[in-house]
Amino acid sequence: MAVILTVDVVLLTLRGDELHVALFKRAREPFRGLWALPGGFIREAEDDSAKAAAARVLRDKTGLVPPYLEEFGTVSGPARDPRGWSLTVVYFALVPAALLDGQPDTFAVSRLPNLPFDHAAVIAQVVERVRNKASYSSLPVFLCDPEFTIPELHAAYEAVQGEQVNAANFRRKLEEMGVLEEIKGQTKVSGRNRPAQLYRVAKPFRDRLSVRPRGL
Amino acid sequence: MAVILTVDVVLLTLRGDELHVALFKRAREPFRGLWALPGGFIREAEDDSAKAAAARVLRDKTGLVPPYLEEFGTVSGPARDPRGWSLTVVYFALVPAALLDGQPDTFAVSRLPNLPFDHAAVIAQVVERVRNKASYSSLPVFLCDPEFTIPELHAAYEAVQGEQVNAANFRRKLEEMGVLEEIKGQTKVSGRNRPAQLYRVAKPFRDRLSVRPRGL
DNA sequence: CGAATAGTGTCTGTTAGACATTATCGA
DNA sequence: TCGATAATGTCTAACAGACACTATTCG
Repeated sequence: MAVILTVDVVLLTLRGDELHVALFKRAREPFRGLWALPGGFIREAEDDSAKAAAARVLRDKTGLVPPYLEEFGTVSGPARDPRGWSLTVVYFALVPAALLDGQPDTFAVSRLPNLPFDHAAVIAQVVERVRNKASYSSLPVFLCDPEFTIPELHAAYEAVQGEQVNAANFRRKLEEMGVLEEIKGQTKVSGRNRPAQLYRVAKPFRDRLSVRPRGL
Repeated sequence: MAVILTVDVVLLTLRGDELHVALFKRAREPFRGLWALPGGFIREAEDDSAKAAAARVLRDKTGLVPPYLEEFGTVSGPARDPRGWSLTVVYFALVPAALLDGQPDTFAVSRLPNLPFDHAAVIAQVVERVRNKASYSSLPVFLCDPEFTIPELHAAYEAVQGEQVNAANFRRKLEEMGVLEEIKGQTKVSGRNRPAQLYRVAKPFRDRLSVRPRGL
């Protein structure tokens, strides 16, 4: 019997101030009816790569092309799938909550339902990776809308890290990095206070993840 | 037809002051006779995971159990293997040159022969990853013997990085990290000069890669 | 004007990195 | 004692992080 070869996607987004993961009710056996990561078999006829398969799965289930999709790694073994020896390539995607618009059900990563296979462990590892990577890169911008304020981005960082980050230093650091581009004249109100300047990611950094040499 | 599922291993070691990769002449088609990365199919009956398959491949071809073996990622697609749609899980291993003892043929990563599949690109990416990772972790200790001097480790760092690192600061940094354990009374001569103190990796860090918060 | 959040300026302890100096060996 | 490399000590500029302060909006 051949190895079962699949891709799974950990789709992360921000709701409130906590990281959420998108889960879907399984339509088929095994584990029909359980919440699980979106995933599926690689289709040789359609997919040009495992990553393309992950993008297709996501498109089919959510209708969106994720702005950020990265391979996490593989999980494999004889016992993780009741159907036999399996290998799954795990991807993670980061999307602004606005893009999802309530389509898939999402769960706070700290309060997950019972999950089949090794999905719980996979999610935990992906979250840890994202946390680590966020601390030395501008990864969390992918959790924000294309146009965002610094306080919004700051909140995204804190949500990902799970700890507070000094707002003043955060702002200064960003400016030094030069990844942000001010949208002149555009501000965003959020209550009865001073509105915040809108920014976007500067051209040279679009689609390219800026990784800083060190520190936060 | 099913997807071709294999593992490949980029085995890196230090010869002289340059990173070398182990290559083997392919015994079978396709590309019989060409130098290529060691690799092979996953055997469902034998292997408990893809990583176990990589370790088995390495053991069969070199007789050694690599002290450091890490997943790099996957490469996949319809065109990279003439036999059909394929997915390869790539691993990289770091071993001290003394362990190899001339068994496999090794090539400086900057002067590789013609390679089949996408092996050339894979090696280039792995080397880049190792370089990056070395700069914020103690990865290069796996390129040294179990007992080593600080100058030896320093040379390993410089070889991996491809650039000079100040020896005095390197030493101080290591001591701050506390990953090294002095082997009291043991020194190693290397010419007509002051012998160097021998060290090993301290117990709490054995098998565990120390990743520093930042800097070199 | 007051409440609230956006944004700026300043200070300080830490540290990476440069460099000078001392130590210890073989020949 | 000389040549060479190991190991230690010192200085400085850069910077992360803490925190005080100013700016701008709404109600």
